[in-house]
Amino acid sequence: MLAQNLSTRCSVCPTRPVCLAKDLDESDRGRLEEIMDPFVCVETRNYLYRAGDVASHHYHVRSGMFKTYTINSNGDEYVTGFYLPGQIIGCAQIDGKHTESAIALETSSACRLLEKNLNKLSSIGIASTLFRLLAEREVLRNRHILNLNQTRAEARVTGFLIDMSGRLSLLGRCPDHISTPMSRTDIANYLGMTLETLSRALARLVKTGVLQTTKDYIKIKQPETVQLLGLHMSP
Amino acid sequence: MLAQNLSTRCSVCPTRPVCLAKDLDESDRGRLEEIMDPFVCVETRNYLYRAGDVASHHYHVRSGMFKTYTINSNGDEYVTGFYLPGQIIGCAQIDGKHTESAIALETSSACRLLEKNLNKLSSIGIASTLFRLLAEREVLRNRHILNLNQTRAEARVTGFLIDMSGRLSLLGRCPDHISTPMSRTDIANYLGMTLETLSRALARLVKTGVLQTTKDYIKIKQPETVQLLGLHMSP
DNA sequence: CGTGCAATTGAGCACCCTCAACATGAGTGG
DNA sequence: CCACTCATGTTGAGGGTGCTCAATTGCACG
Repeated sequence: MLAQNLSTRCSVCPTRPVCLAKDLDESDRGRLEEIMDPFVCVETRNYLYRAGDVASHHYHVRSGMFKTYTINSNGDEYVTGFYLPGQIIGCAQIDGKHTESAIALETSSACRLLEKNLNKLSSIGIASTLFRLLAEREVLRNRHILNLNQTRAEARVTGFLIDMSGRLSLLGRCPDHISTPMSRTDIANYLGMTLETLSRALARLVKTGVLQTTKDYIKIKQPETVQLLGLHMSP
Repeated sequence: MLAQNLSTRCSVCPTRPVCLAKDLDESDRGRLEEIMDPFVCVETRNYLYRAGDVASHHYHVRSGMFKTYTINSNGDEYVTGFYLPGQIIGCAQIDGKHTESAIALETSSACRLLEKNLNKLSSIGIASTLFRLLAEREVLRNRHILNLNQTRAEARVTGFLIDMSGRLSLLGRCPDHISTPMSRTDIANYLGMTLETLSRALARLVKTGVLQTTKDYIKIKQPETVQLLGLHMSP
């Protein structure tokens, strides 16, 4: 792992508004910093953890974007998620070992919580906050499942865009500008379709003026149309 | 809610081998019983909780089977899971409210853990056990997502059977006998396909001698073939 | 400027979805 | 107990959508 260690300094963290530590006062934040291990920086295409690794930590994304995936015995890759700041990853474990790998799609960082320190969280009344984050994560996963239940490619694509858009909003970033550091292949895989189908679906949406696309981002020009096409997404 | 309250008695619980309390000694189990609220019994077609309810508890399935689902603004139902003893449900929350409903498919029961008591779990060192259960849950959800990524109906069906089969094994029940208290419509919905497609897929698998089906159960006659068809399922 | 990978575009086919008719089974009331 | 009804599940025919395979273009890198 090419990650470098830095000190944990919640007070200067860019992710504070969506962080575990959000609601803590100064003193509890200090105690949280003691419980958490120093966060790690991970450069593009480097791993935060790999499938099979002993799961020593839970991770709290601090900046950048991570992709998680698994590989089955046939060698097929399955992209299981794209994660933005504020989200928890590393939960998917069996017998204390990670079942998926997490790779940085751009220069990223993540706070680390030692598995063994999980019990200590409640001393500062923050265990429930962690559960809240996990609950939100669960809801997002459910939405993704509903999205996959849709057969039409355009519905899945717009569903994906709505999902990303909503998460960007929470971060205070522009909801119309979906940056795509991942490849089209990754997105297609994540959405359970072939690369070609994704490409064609995007092409149609561009032709009708709903989207603008480049290699690096997807721009939503008609948010209402996107909402309409990804209909299942309504809560 | 037509649920009736009973006292919590871990010592006589049928679910002990897969329970949170599994590894606790006598005295800690006593303390757990104090932290947990009395379990509830839920009759067929009654609700454990409903979408929109204030999420006062997490639930730990004790017996029977629950189905969780959401309904979007169009009135479409989406089945999000089938849950067996030992599994945690009620995690999917936003702002402290359930985003899905949980209904009993047969006479069932569930232990209840007050949200407010989450922090107390660590006093008996059991918070990490809860995280382990949540981690396993996460892995199962991931597998389901991979299953949905498969386009062939038979692959999804066999993937579903492998999933159920594995969970039954963990409970010490026969892995070849999948009881189906849910309707075909529910299964099809859960697998992201139409009722007709499911029906045809099952018919083909019966015709080739892989399965036997009745309204109440699906019997796996050729486990190897099932494994083969649900190929993604390999870890 | 070439090389190699990623992404787009095209043609044909397989599979699933839609719509429809039919069969089965559970629940009800006579 | 039987007939009736309604819900659920099965089977059939036809059309649409995505997948497969293949060729082409676009883009980053050396």
